[in-house]
Amino acid sequence: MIDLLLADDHPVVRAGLRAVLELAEDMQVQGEAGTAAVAVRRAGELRAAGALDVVLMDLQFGSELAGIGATEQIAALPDPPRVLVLTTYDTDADILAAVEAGAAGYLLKDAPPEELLAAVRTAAAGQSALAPAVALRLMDRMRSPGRALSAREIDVLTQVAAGLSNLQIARALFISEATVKSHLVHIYTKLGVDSRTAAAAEAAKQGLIRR
Amino acid sequence: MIDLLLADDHPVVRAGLRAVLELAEDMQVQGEAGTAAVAVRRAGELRAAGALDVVLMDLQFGSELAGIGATEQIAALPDPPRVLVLTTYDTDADILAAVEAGAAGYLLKDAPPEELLAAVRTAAAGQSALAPAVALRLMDRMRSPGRALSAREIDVLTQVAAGLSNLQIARALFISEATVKSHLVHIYTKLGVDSRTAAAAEAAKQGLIRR
DNA sequence: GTGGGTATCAACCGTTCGATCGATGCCTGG
DNA sequence: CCAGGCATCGATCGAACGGTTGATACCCAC
Repeated sequence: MIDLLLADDHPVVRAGLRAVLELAEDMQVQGEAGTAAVAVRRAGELRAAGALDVVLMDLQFGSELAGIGATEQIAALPDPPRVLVLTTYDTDADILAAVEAGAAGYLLKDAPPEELLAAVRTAAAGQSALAPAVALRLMDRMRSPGRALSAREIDVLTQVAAGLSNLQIARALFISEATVKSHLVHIYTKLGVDSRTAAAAEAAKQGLIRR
Repeated sequence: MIDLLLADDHPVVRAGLRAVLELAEDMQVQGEAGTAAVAVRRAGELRAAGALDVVLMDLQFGSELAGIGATEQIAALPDPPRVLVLTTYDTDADILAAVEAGAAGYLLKDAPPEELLAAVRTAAAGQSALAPAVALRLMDRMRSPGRALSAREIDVLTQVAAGLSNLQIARALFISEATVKSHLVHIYTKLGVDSRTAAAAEAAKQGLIRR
């Protein structure tokens, strides 16, 4: 029997997950959480009681991205349960962040029930469960190494997308304006664009930055 | 008895809606649709058979915004059912588009079940059902008339957010570059920003433009 | 009919941006 | 150890952008 915890701020989605999962004979929903903080606490309690194998974690709580933090905290528990990230969009930034946070899998909310069940069983067995679309995206990322933006470049790009000027970015990141421009040149070549707004648009399209 | 049709591309969400709605004694889910096209067809069939009062319509189908079009088509049916739009985000552009398309109400997916049930009953009774957060947003919009962007300004702003230069925008909209700049000045003052990227960021934040 | 909002265009000017040359120091991997 | 990627900084220059002023024309409302 696989014991589950549902963490999602949408009551309707929780009800849907419960309905889908409890149709399976080998699964049992032990609890629900509507906020990231509650999810972390309930995960600790249930795991300590030996009644938790897999956490289904939404990335978006409210308009926040608290799911990443909650995933990290749960993964840091002693003898942690497996965390299966469940989200609406398959953006690069989200996927990488989730994997880094210790997620055992990454599912899209539009996945058919069979896929969901299969992923839960895979995660419960201690293996990685990536949705096909997500796996493809990761492969693409690995295959084109030169085009990957560095962490610092992401920093700069995020500020650009927020509408800051080069000087403002320089001050925000405690570097020189010349360095900002230098990063931007690299960003433009990597993204194949030639202006800051086009870079911001491309970044939003590819999900490279956190909104 | 209120007869319902669920239109959402997420199987899990459909299951959740069904679970929540069928707990109410006075509601009955007559059908589901996983695509916008199916939703329109099923709505016509069920309505002709007298077995449909309210359609719960998601705005996002896949990554498309086909829900708006489906809402229009259903509202154009002879003796149409009421359409209740159900979406994840409360952006201005989406709300206005939904209302213009003939939606009887606009709900957020994180709404508690009671709110959902109340909205369905309100819509079935032929009245408008707006979520509190959505209603607030509409009020704000009405209250600040001078700051509303004109249709043409939205056109220009959309191109800016797509990363085009002033000259490119001028050619795309068949106007002079001087006109583009003129529009931009107005946009900046209305949005309270002072650069094209900041305007694009603000537009995305306020949901003024369609992605 | 006159005022106000919108759309269109033009010329000017200062600032910012993008591109291109540099340079240094750090770290990692072969 | 050294080649290569990354991060940092500086200088230059032309192009693009942003702000201002001013103009015409349309339409709607008062």
